[in-house]
Amino acid sequence: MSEKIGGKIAKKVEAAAAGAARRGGLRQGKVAGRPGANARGRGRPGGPESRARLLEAAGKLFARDGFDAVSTRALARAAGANLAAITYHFGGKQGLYHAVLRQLVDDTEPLVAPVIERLGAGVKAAGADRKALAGLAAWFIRHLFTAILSQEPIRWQMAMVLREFYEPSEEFPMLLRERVNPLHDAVAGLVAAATGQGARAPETLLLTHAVLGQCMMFGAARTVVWARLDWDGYTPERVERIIATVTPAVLAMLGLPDAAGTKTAEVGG
Amino acid sequence: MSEKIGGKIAKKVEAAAAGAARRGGLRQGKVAGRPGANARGRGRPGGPESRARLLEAAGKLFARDGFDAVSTRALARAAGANLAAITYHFGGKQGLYHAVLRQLVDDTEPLVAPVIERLGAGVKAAGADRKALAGLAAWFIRHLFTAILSQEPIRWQMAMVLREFYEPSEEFPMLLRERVNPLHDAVAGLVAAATGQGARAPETLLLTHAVLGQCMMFGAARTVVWARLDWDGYTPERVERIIATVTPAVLAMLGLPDAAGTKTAEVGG
DNA sequence: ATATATTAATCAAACGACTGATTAGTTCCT
DNA sequence: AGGAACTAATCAGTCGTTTGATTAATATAT
Repeated sequence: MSEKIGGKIAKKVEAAAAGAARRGGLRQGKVAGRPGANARGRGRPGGPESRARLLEAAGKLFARDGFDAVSTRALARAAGANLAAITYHFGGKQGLYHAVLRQLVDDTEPLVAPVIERLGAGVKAAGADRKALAGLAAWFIRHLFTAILSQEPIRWQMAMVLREFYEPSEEFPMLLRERVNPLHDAVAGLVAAATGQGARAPETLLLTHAVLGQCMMFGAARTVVWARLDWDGYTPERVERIIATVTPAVLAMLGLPDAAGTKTAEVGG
Repeated sequence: MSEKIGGKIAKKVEAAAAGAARRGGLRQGKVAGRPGANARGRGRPGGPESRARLLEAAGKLFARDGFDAVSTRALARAAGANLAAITYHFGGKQGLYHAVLRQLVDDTEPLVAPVIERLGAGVKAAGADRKALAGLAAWFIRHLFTAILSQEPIRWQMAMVLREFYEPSEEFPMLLRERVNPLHDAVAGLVAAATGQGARAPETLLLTHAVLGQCMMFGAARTVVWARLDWDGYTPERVERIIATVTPAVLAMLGLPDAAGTKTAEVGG
């Protein structure tokens, strides 16, 4: 009944790793019988090959199963890399996890920066025009939902961040400093403009968390959403339905006029 | 592609099943007549002693660290029980996890049932009185926050449930059926009464999820809340502050009048 | 009431499989 | 040559589980 080789990770991961794993080998068997079933498995192919593959595979596995549930062997297999490559490139499993989060932050920079900038500029440009503020908020919510529920690469990244929120590791402070705080500050600016309170006031920060939190929960507790609505997953139409429901709610929370007429496109530049 | 709801735990929980595989013998010299420092640690003390302690310790450990991160040895040590007691009482680690969730559901029954009842009765009693609906909503939100952020025993239980939402195990359907659905239905009734839509309408269910989700996020992402507000934890005063901020926001979401005057006490009967 | 058998609960010790990490060695490029 | 990238094999330790023995409470027979 040891039907659980990999526990939850029992899924095969793409081929990659050549099947030529012949055992009983020899240490220095020189050429041996097989100079290399896989032509490019050995030696120096020319660049950090397995490093990049490890980073990519590790991101998805860590996001899906968590740090402890993923073994170094599963990581290496999924990446089509050798076990020792983890230590070689990252200093160990922990280092690989760190590198994944580090690259997550770097990769999402070009996506988050424009949003932050647009929020800041939009708030300033809106001034006392609450219709404009509403349009800005609606645009942001649509952007957020599309990113965390639909956009392919961001999905597992968001899962990883949520996991860090829930179960902070050593990397949490870095994540907070570089990703969470800037975005949170930007949204807090919008909230403050809407409510008339200070951008650093506790009420503003709490309301900001409430707004962001309710959106993120559609990702974090997606299983519940699917079960309640009898969905088998998110589709563009369903995400659109969520946006249509949540946007007016958030606008009401912020005391902004419903942006039904204010289409999201005409905000900012 | 099934998103693998039942992912990680896949095994039958069956105790006993003697293998009859005679393994290397051993010796264990009874030696001492040492009845053990623990006078009543041996034999049959009269009832399931370590069973109860294991359940209690396992709940907190599983909630805090997750299934994979907790070893059976850590569980036994925390409970002051022997390693074999896990297999004996629960059939294994998975069985213990199952039992923890099972008891969680049973233990929270007397807490959740009155809330559901009161929500149902309150909605019916309120009728078209939107002030009464607002008071009911405010009462529920206060109740929810107090429970998930302050009340001692519920804290780790909520953490456990959130973990199941995020990373469903085999027990997820049971949890959904027995705890989530009834509560969600009750709140959806309130939302439906407030918005005028059907209690089973997708918009109602989504809005219900948004309301509950934003509250839960103050528990799930508490580390972020604390970091943003420079808090070192939740205190009654701080929870009060959250309630004071979120309640008007939720009322606005539902299009209900602010219950500033309507104190929470005068709801229901 | 006493002796005996059964059952429930606990224990120390071990099992095999798996864990993350390390080593020694090979190949290729400069 | 020198080093970068890679590899198979191996290490010491931990994992969840199983084992046979031990102890106490109970049930039954005398």
